Amino acid sequence: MPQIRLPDGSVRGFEHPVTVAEVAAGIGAGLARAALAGKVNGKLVDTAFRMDRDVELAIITDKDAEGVELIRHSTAHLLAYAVKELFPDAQVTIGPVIEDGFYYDFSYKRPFTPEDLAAIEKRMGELAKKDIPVSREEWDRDQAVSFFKSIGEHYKAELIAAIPAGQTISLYREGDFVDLCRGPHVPSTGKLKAFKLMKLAGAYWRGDSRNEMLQRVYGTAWANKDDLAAYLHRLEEAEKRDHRRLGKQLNLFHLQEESPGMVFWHPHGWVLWQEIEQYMRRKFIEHGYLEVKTPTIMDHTLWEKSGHWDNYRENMFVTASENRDYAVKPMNCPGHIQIFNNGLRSYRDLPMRIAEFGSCHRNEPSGALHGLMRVRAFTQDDAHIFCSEGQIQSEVSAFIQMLQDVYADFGFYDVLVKLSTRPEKRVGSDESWDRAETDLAAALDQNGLKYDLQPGEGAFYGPKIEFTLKDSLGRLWQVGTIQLDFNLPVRLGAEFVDEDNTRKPPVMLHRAILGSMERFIGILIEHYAGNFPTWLAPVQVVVMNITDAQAKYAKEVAQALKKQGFRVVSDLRNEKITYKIREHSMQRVPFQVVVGEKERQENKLAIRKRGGEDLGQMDLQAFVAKLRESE
RNA sequence: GCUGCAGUAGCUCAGUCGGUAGAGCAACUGAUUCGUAAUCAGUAGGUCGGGGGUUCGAUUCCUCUCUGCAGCACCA
Repeated sequence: MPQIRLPDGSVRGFEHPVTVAEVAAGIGAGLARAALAGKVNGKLVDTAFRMDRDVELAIITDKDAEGVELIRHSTAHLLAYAVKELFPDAQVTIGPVIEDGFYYDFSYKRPFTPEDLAAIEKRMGELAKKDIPVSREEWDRDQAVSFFKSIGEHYKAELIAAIPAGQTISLYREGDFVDLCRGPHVPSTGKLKAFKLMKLAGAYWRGDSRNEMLQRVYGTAWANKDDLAAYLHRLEEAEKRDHRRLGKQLNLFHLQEESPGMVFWHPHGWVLWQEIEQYMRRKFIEHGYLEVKTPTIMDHTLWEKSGHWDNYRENMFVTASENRDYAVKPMNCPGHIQIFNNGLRSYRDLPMRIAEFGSCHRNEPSGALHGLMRVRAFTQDDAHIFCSEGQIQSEVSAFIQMLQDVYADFGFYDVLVKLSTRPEKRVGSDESWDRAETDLAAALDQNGLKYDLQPGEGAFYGPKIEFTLKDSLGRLWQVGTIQLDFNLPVRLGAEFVDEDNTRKPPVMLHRAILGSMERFIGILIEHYAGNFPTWLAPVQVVVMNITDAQAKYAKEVAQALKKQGFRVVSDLRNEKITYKIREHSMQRVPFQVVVGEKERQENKLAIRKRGGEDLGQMDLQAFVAKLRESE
């Protein structure tokens, strides 16, 4: 006699065990149709799940986030079903839900083609239309293993064999297709109404590059066609602000075959870079950093001492001259230690903060390169703080404040924080790890930052904090970091004389706020969709005349603005003003100044703001004030 | 690095079932002097990513290679 309590608090009594579907039907025909699953005492179950005792039940529909996830999961199975129908000798492996969709990996004798993809999607549509029931079965593990072996599904058999023996496992059957799955699933394929296969790709079995490469099919699925359309529209919008596309359109930079993964910065892109670099330089000075410059190429023995030669040899560019082997620096820290070591250091010199816009090269695998986001030549806003153990917390805390300041100035207010602690393989005593981890956590607490703990994810030389930005499209970018290092100073012989006149190695903090300048600029381009705030805009003002009669006045205005330190161009071409405005609008110039006969006579400017807002007429002084305030 | 796809004018792209290529925009020239997102006309522009092969003939077919794109693996 189960008593079923629903989310609204009402209780329904039944004389006999009852399924989720029956409860839904008892409430209403509409709900019965909409029901995708149930949540019994907080656990998701199929609509066919039978309740024989008192429970709390929520009916899950596509209005629930969990319902949409269920749809995605079931659509992944529908995909596998369709593939098995069209390619019976393909083997299924796994098909999880991912953000906005799902994928399914298959083993097949040849890669799928785009035509295959279209055929699979078509078949999925047909199978969905047939509204085939999806049912759950419970099997003994060993029976399931032999069953999947018997139908030639060796990957599935391997997956099931990994489940502890004797355990009951669940299979889901829809039509002729049977798949191992924890479930739950939608009750029938007809519930899957809005999906689309997105792309094909290779993916390694169990994510290991030594294993066979499987055929992965990506898809997306939604509660309804409108949501699907909205999602596809979102993708288009994201594509429009792709930094590679905008980099071309706004003439910021280019890449070319002869130097893969290395950037040719054009004048406008270089303005962005310089503004950012100068800004960071001011921040460094403000926070007591000393800027340096260290060599790009150093003898390989130095990299042997630092340990990089052993670990990263493959990813370092090398060069030779007169029987000496050199490496192009992949990071700045060894160089900074050379500066620290150049002279006897006292505890009174600590903390010593050494900063460099360090240009580094890493020979990244070709397949990893991606516009500005992953390059082989990059420049970091890098710095190393040499300090005593007792100074760790205050240094980290000061860094966090600097970092938050900087992010806010670039329009990022949402920052996620992760603290990674000692991994199994590590150097240094447990006491210093205890101390270091406590100090990092304390510095975060001191600044009122919430953070995720990632146990075991620290570097072998010390724990670290990572900072991730959320951009205007909600995408995440890990940029800033601060890492404790007990190892490298020892390896490279750094020491200081302490109060007690003994020599000790300093603790080294590796830290960056923007990370790679290249990547950060890429992120900014996408974050702002090319509409840079005035202080960053490559061209801040364009002055245009209506006819030749105002050419002289327009030039004077442009010159006057330049004298005030603004980046100004004049456009005196014999073109219609609408034509000029269109061009400069597409170039995202923040302020367009129109001077016609009226303005010339009254000694005024007509200002049009980016986005089309008309700020009306004003004199030069008022406009300069406006510009200053918009910076 | 792996799998798949792609590479044609400065940009976006069309095209050639093998007979050495075309559009729009941009550029250049001329006309137009026109007040808030495209004035008109004309001109010029390409060893069809690179090497090799098949062929009377290759941008097209084959092959190697480079680069890019998507994903996987990698990211000190």
